[in-house]
Amino acid sequence: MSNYSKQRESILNIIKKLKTHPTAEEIYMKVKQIDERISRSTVYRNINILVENAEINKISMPVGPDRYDYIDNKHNHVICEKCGKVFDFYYEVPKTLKNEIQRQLSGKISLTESLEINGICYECKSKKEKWEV
Amino acid sequence: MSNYSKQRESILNIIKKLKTHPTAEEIYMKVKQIDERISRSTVYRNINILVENAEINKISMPVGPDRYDYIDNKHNHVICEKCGKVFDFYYEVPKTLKNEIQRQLSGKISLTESLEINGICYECKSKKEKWEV
DNA sequence: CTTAAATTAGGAACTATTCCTAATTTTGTT
DNA sequence: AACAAAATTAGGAATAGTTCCTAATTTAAG
Repeated sequence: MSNYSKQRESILNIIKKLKTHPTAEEIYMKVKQIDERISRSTVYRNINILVENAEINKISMPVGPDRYDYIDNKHNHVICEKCGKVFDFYYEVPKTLKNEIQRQLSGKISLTESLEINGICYECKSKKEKWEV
Repeated sequence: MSNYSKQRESILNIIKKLKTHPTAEEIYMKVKQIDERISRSTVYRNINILVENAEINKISMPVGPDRYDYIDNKHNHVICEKCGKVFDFYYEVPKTLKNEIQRQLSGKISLTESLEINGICYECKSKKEKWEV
């Protein structure tokens, strides 16, 4: 746990506190307020280590940089296809869905529980309605 | 439909033919075999237009460049978190899941049917088992 | 045909991320 | 505590993927 460097500790703590799915850059700016000497590459490197160690989640975005998420209670994401905004929702992936995937893809891939569904947020939707007139 | 430029037609046809979730670069290389004068920026620009027009899907990857997918029959994706390999599966998103998301996030976002579930493919899994010993 | 609008090729610019190197910090051993 | 080995750092250069810019060309409309 705590045989982590000071820098890695700070980075993990920031991500734990933020409930906003921050980008690497946002994390960097926040950590800088605590340790102004930290370098961007240290932040990126440690974020990757934390993902590798499954302490945080990476969320790949349809637009803009990746976002990160502390893994506490299991939750899933709905992501806006246009602007990339992320919404959390809480729901156990149904067994029937898991079974069906297993049936179709057995021997190829095994699931890791985390579910992402695409949508269009109402902000982007109302923008589009204006354009399309 | 066909008040598209010659270049855009070629790009769409290539994506239709390929069942491999190609990257922009892969599409560019294929189109080049037909029209060797086409430029990379034309390929990128038209891919974005086709996504905007909902003729193709963009798949954001956990690793490496985005991939694209012709929208014929509805299908969803399971994506390897480590290497980004994409597997198709066919399944209607259950109504209970849709309803639950609607209940939790109503007024914020509306779904667009396309579902992405993360996993770890067996190739990456067997690699990891070797490391972890 | 002529003019306007859209699209192109080609390359520069940009954004996000990784890689490199020498210096510093941490860990383990005695 | 003193030392060597291993891990990590800061800082910046390099890379990958994508978008943007411009002048030239193509297509569409009157």
